[in-house]
Amino acid sequence: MPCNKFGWHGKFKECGYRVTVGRKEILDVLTKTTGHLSAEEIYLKVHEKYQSIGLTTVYRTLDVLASIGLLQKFDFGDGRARYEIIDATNEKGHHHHLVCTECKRIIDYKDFIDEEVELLRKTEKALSEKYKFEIKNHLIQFYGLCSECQEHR
Amino acid sequence: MPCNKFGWHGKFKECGYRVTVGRKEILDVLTKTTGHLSAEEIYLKVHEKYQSIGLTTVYRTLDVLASIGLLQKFDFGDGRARYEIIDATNEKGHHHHLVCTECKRIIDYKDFIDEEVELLRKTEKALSEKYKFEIKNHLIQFYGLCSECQEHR
DNA sequence: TTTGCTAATGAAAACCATTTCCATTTATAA
DNA sequence: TTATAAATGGAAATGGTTTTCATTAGCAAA
Repeated sequence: MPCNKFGWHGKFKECGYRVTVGRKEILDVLTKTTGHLSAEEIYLKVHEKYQSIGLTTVYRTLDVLASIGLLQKFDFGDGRARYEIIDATNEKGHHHHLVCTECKRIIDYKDFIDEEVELLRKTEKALSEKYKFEIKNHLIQFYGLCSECQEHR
Repeated sequence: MPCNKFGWHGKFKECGYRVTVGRKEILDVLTKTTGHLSAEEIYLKVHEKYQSIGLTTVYRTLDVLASIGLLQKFDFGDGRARYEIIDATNEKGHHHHLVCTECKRIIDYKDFIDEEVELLRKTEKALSEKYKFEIKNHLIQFYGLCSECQEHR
């Protein structure tokens, strides 16, 4: 999968995907919107500008983006997948999530990210060698109760 | 949630849940079977012994077990939830997963678990204080291609 | 620019894991 | 033993996601 030129446009072409109006707009929404959007939320935002783009296309495009490593798909336990652009130059940068199992609220955090990245690098290297597993991505999440939901107990 | 007596039996009672044949058997299957079982797989195993226990009960019991912290629910991207008993005394012990995004194979690993646990403890403490978030559990997963799926490229 | 090939698309239908409904059963404490 | 509410099973409903298929549109080549 030699899909690593700069810019998603090049990456698309390189991987044999065509650049279409829908894909451009979906990527635009994902880039400009912070947060953890569901497919439907993305569809609604895209729909504001292009009424012709359907939910099916949104799903298909999200699959494509995830498969070429531009997008990460999350399961926060609320019954629908949520998506985030993977962008090192993103102001939010590398971060992880605290997931409230009660109200499903998501809190982004980036504390100890440096230490974490170092441990991950080490782990990834060892696991790659030991299991001949080619690591593309990782996921770290904490589950628990947000301050508000603790009070309701 | 003062649900922390020893043994699941006490934990059940303490949390106001009744101990039933179905729940006993489901817990038995989960304890005796290694791996990452789906609800249906658990149902089929339970069904071998007790034909009267339905899939609905399996789902409900899994929810209960997860809510009292005996069970962890996973999403490995194959369209169904998978479950693992959380058991410190388990021979497998604390481990995480490598998920092949191609064939959905799961590899358990426990390399660098000590360093990881230390970092997690530190992170959990800091995040608890900073966000007043009560952490109950965490998830670490690596995504990529297993050795077999790398060859098929 | 035009053409031809094929990927991409939209809308509707299908899919299918999970949840809900509801009448019946069962665990448990009095 | 009995009363009560929790637990249950089976069927139906739910709803996010995927598939189908006829149509549209990228884009490379002429």
